[in-house]
Amino acid sequence: MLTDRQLLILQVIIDDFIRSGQPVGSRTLSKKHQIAFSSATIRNEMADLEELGYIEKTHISSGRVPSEKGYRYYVDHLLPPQRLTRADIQKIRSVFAERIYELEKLMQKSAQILSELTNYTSIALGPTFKESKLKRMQIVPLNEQTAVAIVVTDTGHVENRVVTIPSSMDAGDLEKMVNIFNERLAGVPLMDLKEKMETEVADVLRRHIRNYDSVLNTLMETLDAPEEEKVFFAGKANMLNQPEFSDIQKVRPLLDIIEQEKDIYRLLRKQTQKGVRVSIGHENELRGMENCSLITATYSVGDEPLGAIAILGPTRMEYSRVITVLNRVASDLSAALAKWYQSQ
Amino acid sequence: MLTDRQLLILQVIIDDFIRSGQPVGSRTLSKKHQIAFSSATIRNEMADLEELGYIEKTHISSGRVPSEKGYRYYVDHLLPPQRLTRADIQKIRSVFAERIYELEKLMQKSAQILSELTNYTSIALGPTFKESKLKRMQIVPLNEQTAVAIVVTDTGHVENRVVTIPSSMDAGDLEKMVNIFNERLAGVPLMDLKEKMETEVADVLRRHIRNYDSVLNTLMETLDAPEEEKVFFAGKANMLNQPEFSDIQKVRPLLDIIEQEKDIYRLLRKQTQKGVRVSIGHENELRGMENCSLITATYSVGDEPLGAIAILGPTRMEYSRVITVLNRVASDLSAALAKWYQSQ
DNA sequence: TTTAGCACTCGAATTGTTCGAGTGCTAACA
DNA sequence: TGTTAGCACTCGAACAATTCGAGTGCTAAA
Repeated sequence: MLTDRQLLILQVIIDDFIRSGQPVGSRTLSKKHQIAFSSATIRNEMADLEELGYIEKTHISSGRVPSEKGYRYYVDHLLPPQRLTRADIQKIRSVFAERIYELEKLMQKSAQILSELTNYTSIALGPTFKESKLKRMQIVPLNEQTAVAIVVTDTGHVENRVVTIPSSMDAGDLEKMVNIFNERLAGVPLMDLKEKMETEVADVLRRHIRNYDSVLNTLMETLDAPEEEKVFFAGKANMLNQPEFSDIQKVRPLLDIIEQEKDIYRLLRKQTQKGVRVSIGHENELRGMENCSLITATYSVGDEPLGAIAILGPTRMEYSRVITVLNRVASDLSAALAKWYQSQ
Repeated sequence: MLTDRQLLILQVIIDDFIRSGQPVGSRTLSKKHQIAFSSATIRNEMADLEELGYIEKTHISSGRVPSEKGYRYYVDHLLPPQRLTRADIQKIRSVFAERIYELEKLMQKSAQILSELTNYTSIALGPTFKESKLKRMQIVPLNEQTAVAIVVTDTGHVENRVVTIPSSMDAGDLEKMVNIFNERLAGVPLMDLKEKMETEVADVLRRHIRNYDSVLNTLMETLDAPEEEKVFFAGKANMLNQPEFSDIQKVRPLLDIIEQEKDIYRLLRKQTQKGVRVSIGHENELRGMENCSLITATYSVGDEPLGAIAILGPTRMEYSRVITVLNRVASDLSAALAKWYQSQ
């Protein structure tokens, strides 16, 4: 177990390193007003802390930098309290103050304010469409073989896909089918749609429409294909601000991950338990993120977490500030969404 | 006017520099099999070429690099013929071979193949929506105040926006309105929609629907707001492959431009005359693109150029190959689109 | 007109040096 | 027994000096 003095020293080392990016030496530390011991004493303590794995040297006679274990301890136990300035709070509030019509815009704005306030790369994931309920389905024929299938959800989101239509089916059949769908399936959550289609309407439709099954299959496919939910990024290039990534070789794999979007998307989608989560360095499974930390926060309406917002930065990240900002944005976003859902 | 020998030397210098990225010296040149003169002769010619502004030194005793004027001359007059390999042609063809349902996917794939074949950043702009015609309009009420307005075009593209509805208007009115719209306006190009709405249907609607004008305004706005057409990028991070951008300071503004997307979008939209266009270094108006060249090509159906595809790379770009690839992709894309439109 | 030759220039790479910030260890001190 | 002063040592960063090679321009001879 660490002594109080060791904790103090660990905290000051990490705080200082996060601020400066430079290895922290014993003399530097001894000059800090929070610390009353001589550099020699500190050296002894640092040697112990190093032995325990909380800090590391970059070379034999260098100052110390936090190890991942050190960051982990810091994040779990030593985070200095952080308050947002009035101006910051105001900025966040103003983002959610305007009446929003589209969910996408809202998420985009959330990402923007996050990266603006932190100078890191931010990511925002919208609520799963599967959560939302069918408002209306519509099929618009384009020509003999193809049509656009449109699904409108109660959140105002519109999904659409081009589908092929079996030649045996005519416009009247299509219309009938759509009508039946809308009568019977309105209000069903998208995630249950496939099942309900089978149990609730299949029989009726088989009775009314020739060749129903072949259309059903196409439609099922359409609805089943994991609707590509959008991930919203902001400040992608902010990664380049960090001195630890001044070397192109080191940012390259990172920018690739970011550009690809899919890996990050999966990572965020996994985050389902409420609250803030911090992944430090190698705790991230993705290769290329060894020098990064990812901090995610969920937002929710009621009890159910709906989606996540996140900040990606170097392991030497301003954890305290980032977590505070994330919490604030998440709660304002939750509130905005609650209002939004209420109005639906 | 340049002599034949000067042209030869200029061409070989640029070819070599594009390949190697290193300043080209007289001795290196004299060893090339295409060149039969001594290094001293070449030095004299190079001095002349420099005086004329086609090449430059990086420092007083260095080899020569092409100036922008040099590149311009090269692109206009000296491009070595370039043939694609069977494999490349095959790759391109296979992209357009599959049946495509969505225009967006097609453009995304075009961008992908471009960056894959060139290792530069590629950009693809879809056909303007304004070109396409109204297939169907739909308004789906979400609650008392809001509804989703959906516009389906003949190309299968779906535009949607959330709109507010005046409280005086009820569901019946809405339906009536939509029906009238669809009856009278189907087939009208989106760009003419606003005008036609005024001339063709306003009277009828005013007769049938209370408060028509206030809805009209909302709708007008919706349709008028420059529908954000998507630009498709691929290989954004390829910019970092180029040795001239190994310095973070130099890529940063460039990545900002790319991330922003809007400036590039405008740039490409401007490109309306058919064919390939090359903008070298400072010929690009955007700040941050001084060390880049942008090569754009239009694709068309019939005579009308519909959109553009482009490659962004360093001024030291493989012009010949890039132009060849762009031409090929543009023509295959044009063909694919022709088929597509025909089937509509 | 072309070319060989020569003096000269400059950047890149290598080497040596210094400086400062850091360390660990030991011995003295409260 | 815990703390501290002192000392020898280490290493990286910064800087200057040196060398090397690839390049140039100019001149004179072929």
